[in-house]
Amino acid sequence: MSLEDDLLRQRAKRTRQIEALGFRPYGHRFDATHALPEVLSSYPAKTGDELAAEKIPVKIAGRVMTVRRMGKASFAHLQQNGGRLQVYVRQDAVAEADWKLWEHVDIGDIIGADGFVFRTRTGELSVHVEKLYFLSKTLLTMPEKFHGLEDVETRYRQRYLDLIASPESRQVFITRAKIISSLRRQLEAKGFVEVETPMLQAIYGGAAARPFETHHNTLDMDLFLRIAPELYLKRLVVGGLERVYEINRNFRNEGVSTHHNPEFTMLEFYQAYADYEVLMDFSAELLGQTALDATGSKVVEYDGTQLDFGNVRRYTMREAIVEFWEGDGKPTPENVADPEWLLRHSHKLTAGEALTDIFERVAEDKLIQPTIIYKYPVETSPLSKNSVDDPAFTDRFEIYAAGMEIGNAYTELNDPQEQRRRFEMQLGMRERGDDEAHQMDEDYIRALSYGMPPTAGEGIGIDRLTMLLTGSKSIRDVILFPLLRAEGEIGLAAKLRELDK
RNA sequence: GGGCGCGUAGCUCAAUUGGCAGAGCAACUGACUCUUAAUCAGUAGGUUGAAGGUUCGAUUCCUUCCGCGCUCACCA
Repeated sequence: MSLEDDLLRQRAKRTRQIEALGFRPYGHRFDATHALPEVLSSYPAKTGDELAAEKIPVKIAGRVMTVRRMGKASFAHLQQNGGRLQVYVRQDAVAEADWKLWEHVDIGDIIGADGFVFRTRTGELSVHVEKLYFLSKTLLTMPEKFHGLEDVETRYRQRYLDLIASPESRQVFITRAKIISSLRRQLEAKGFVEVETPMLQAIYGGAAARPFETHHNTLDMDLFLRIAPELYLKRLVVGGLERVYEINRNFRNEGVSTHHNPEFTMLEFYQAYADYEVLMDFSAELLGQTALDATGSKVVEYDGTQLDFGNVRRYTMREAIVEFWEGDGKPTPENVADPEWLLRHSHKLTAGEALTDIFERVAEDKLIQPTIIYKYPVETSPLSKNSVDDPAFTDRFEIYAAGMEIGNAYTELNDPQEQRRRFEMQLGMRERGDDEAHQMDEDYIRALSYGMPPTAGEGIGIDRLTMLLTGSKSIRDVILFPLLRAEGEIGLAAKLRELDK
């Protein structure tokens, strides 16, 4: 007999004892007067004497996190909504059945209480319990109270347990929600309309990535999970939704790392009649305000460095290579504009690909402070519009911080002939074995052929932005249920079946 | 996919050169009416991730597998 079986058996017995006392082990609706954080924040200025005189009644609920039993009196901490409030239960202050119930309460159970607010001798705001309710029984033990849940695998697999045991983990996801809500608020304020476009797509596109494949049975149709919503959102701009955005999941069938999860959340937005310079200004504003809304400051600490989202630097890709080059042979601005120099410093086949390659090697991981890099070579930007002053480049920028790419934006290509040529170029790359090259999307060409207003569009990686604003080193720490390999047999159902006999 | 590392009680962690698998928390029994990592006395709890191998003897050494982490490559 293992310990876990033993604990389960004890808890199952407790459940029956609680029933025998006339309580329901899994209770129903409970109308509290206060959530625990509200109790904690409502009376901080009141002294013990004032509270004793007023005897403020409250009805509260929460999960039992600690219990200190001293014979005929006990203290316990209840947890709810990230707050912990101490309750004081003494035998002579509650009914006999309530006291017996209290003796059967385990750490991890969810209970309710009527009582009044008071201060203990040490000054801690607490609730003096006068009546107890039982709301839910735990059959499994909580993580250790002092160290909490340290095992990262368990934290990812059993996020519910992590959220109970780790206030900092809870806070990450609260901040994530604030980030998304701030972005929505700002976009709405500028007249952007939120839409939802297909995640199941017969033709995928909008990014360079390998897709997940799936199949619809009754239509007998192969489908892909989208790698980006981009081409659908631009169809909507053609249709006259001149400012649209979508916040939702993309799926890319590629590597998993601390910066990559196979499903991840992107904000994409498109603004008709704008260009990438408009979006550069807007991005800087958007990031600063989001940081402020989510963390209370435009300056946040990440990995020991203060990142200032109130001051987003800007370099062209060429400038960034010159600026961040380390060691001998530092190039001049003329060098990085010289195709021969570029091809000498990269194994890539074209000057544009070489420039991107050199940029990634020289500058990318040095872009710690929030930075916009603009003017990307046309070869690596199949959906961006060429720069008027230099057709070898596109009006595109990316946003970097902490060495990570967090955003990508450009003036959209709206010439259907040019888009057709780019797709055909991509098809050529596909035939040469590039399985990340774009498919031909003829309906998208058709949409552009009806005329799309000049438009600028941008994508921001919500998971990575959340990493930056919460100080998280791994993308798995900002995704509630990151993709993991399948867990082995858990075996709990069999144990519960045994107890049910 | 490559390299490195980790996996011991429900949780957090020990275990000397290969020599009887341990502690704290949680649990159980008892004492205790202002404690807060409550305290005190006692009890119980282990397929050391799995399977093989070497050995008189394996948590420890070797092989394979499973899971996780870090890192490189690819990607956002």
